Amino acid sequence: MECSNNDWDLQAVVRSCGTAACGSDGSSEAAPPPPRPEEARSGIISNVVGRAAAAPEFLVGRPVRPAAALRELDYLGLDHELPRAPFSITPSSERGAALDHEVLISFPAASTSGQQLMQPRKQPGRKPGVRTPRPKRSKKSQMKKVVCEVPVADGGVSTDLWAWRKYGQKPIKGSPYPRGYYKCSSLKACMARKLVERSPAKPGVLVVTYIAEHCHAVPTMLNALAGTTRHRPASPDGGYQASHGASDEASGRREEDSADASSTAADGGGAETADDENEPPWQLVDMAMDEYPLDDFLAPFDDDFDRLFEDDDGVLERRVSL
DNA sequence: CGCTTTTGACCCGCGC
DNA sequence: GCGCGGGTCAAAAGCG
Repeated sequence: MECSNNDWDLQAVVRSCGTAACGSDGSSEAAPPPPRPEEARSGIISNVVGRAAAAPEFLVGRPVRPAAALRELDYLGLDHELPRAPFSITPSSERGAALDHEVLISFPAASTSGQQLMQPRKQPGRKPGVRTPRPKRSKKSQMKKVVCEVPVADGGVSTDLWAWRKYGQKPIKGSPYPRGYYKCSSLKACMARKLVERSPAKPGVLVVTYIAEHCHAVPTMLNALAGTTRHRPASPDGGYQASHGASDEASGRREEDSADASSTAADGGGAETADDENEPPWQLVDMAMDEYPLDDFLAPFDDDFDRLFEDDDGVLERRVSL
């Protein structure tokens, strides 16, 4: 594929979702033909590589869902064309987070615009009166959490090796933006989840919260393509609803070298050892790497890696080679 | 056919 | 104890 190195992630997503809906700003150009599997795949790999380099432990190595990612951008009113930005990680406590297990990964905010419109739809949902016993909700407060703030620009671009399936969306009080709920679709038993929403305070920032960890290895490949690339009818109103996906998360980080990488590693990783900006959460990646055969998985894409590393001044190389 | 998205209903934790 | 709000479920619909 001919995507420039610089835009490896964005393009991967954009190109692969050519038909996916229009830009948030209504600039839906002539919808390009759907990407061929190989194309999408290639883009996916690039993404994977880039992000894995700096993603928090359970963000590492997830399958990129190009189309989904783009849709998410749309839904959040993101501008897919903006450049990426570096991010930083800080203890959630510093921002008033209620959880000890929380880590905030923030990216410099980017400009943005967000408008969304809901569109009427049929009435799905549970039938009244039909109830199914639900397992006790595990203590939310004890769930491991990693909060990532991603600039819209970087935006949902990100994706990971895991396959996510949206299972809900809710308007959040105090926020004009809805929050999307995703869970790992690779394994039913997997408790990994992520919440994606736009920060009401900073419209240019997406807040992605990862909850729990995957209890399985990275899926071999995009296990399920059916339905994932479905084109939503561009809603005449600007269609937010038609795209509401969530940004596939913030995994999209690879320029972790952001100036203020004052991170703290995270939670589970328990790595507060990150005493300085030189010790960002990459050890988390380390952990993930131990847990999943990422190397094997990525082996076939060495070329992409190489290119990527060149672009990143070797930073990524260092990270990934961990 | 298998999977995702959409979205109203239901459930439950938490604050008052 | 009550109500609010967030989180999850699951039917329906759509796509490859």
